[in-house]
Amino acid sequence: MPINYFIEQLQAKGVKITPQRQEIIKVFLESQDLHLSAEEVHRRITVKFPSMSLDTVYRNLSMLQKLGILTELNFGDRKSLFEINNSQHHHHLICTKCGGSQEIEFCPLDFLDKQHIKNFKVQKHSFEIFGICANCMQ
Amino acid sequence: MPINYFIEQLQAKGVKITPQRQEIIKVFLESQDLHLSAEEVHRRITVKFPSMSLDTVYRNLSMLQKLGILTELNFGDRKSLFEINNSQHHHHLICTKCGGSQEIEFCPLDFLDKQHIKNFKVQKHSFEIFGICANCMQ
DNA sequence: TCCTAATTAGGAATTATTACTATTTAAGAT
DNA sequence: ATCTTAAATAGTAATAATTCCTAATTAGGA
Ligand SMILES: [Mn+2]
Ligand SMILES: [Mn+2]
Ligand SMILES: [Zn+2]
Ligand SMILES: [Zn+2]
Repeated sequence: MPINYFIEQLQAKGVKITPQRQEIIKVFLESQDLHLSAEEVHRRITVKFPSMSLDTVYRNLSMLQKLGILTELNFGDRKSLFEINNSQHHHHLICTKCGGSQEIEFCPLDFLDKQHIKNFKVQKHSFEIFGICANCMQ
Repeated sequence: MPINYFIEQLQAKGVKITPQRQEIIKVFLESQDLHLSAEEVHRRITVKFPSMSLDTVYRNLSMLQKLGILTELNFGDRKSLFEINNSQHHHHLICTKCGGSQEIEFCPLDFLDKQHIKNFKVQKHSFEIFGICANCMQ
């Protein structure tokens, strides 16, 4: 997806198109399958735009997540990671040794008996598998 | 399970049976299906034993989790909750409005094609569904 | 009873995130 | 093209959860 696709989504929601917001989206579009913390997003942007505030990064990551443009991930350490909703819905294998992650195209919701979520309005879900990756096993 | 069951597990692992450790386990055995933060465990114990250190709670929750006696849960806010491995393995529905949780007896691993975890040694996993519970929907 | 490695209490430090506020700005109205 | 203003930002302070540090205590084996 080109950046304009996301900018149009922002316009449709009636939020302002600021240079800061565009930079944040660009960071995520720079490479595929990127899982970035707020700190890391900030670090990447300040290389070119040193005045970008960390608070602005947090505020926008949160907003982009609420709009469905980003997904927030929790890999067990206590900092959120974000990825852009650019490719197919997926989940992750996370190595507890090196911290690296691989994506798996399996979603529990496809196998969940709807009886389990009777009277519950599902908004989102998380599923991650933790263990030792091939590299760390030698 | 009586408390002795867990104390024997600690002995088998060669760790000391301190009063503090026993109090922590007792807190979790006081009621079923309890999901407690470190702070909450500490609060409950200091009613009777005011000298219990918060650091000791953290240190032991972490240790008990490594020994497989407790499970650590992350419900999206950034504080860990713990529950004792007393009943059947399960996952949770978490209400994003009231913060409450219900347990569901469905585990994604039972449906996961092992092809997805080839060359990956699984240690643990997380699966939670977030949404609005029956109460909060009116 | 003695010894010692393990554990603890209490407080300081760290880390991630959120709150605050004066200033700036995007974008619609004139 | 300028004006207007609600939304957004920068910079910094505050908060919350967790971890680290160190001197003192203690469980359990000798
Ligand atoms: Mn991913
Ligand atoms: Mn539970
Ligand atoms: Zn899914
Ligand atoms: Zn499971």
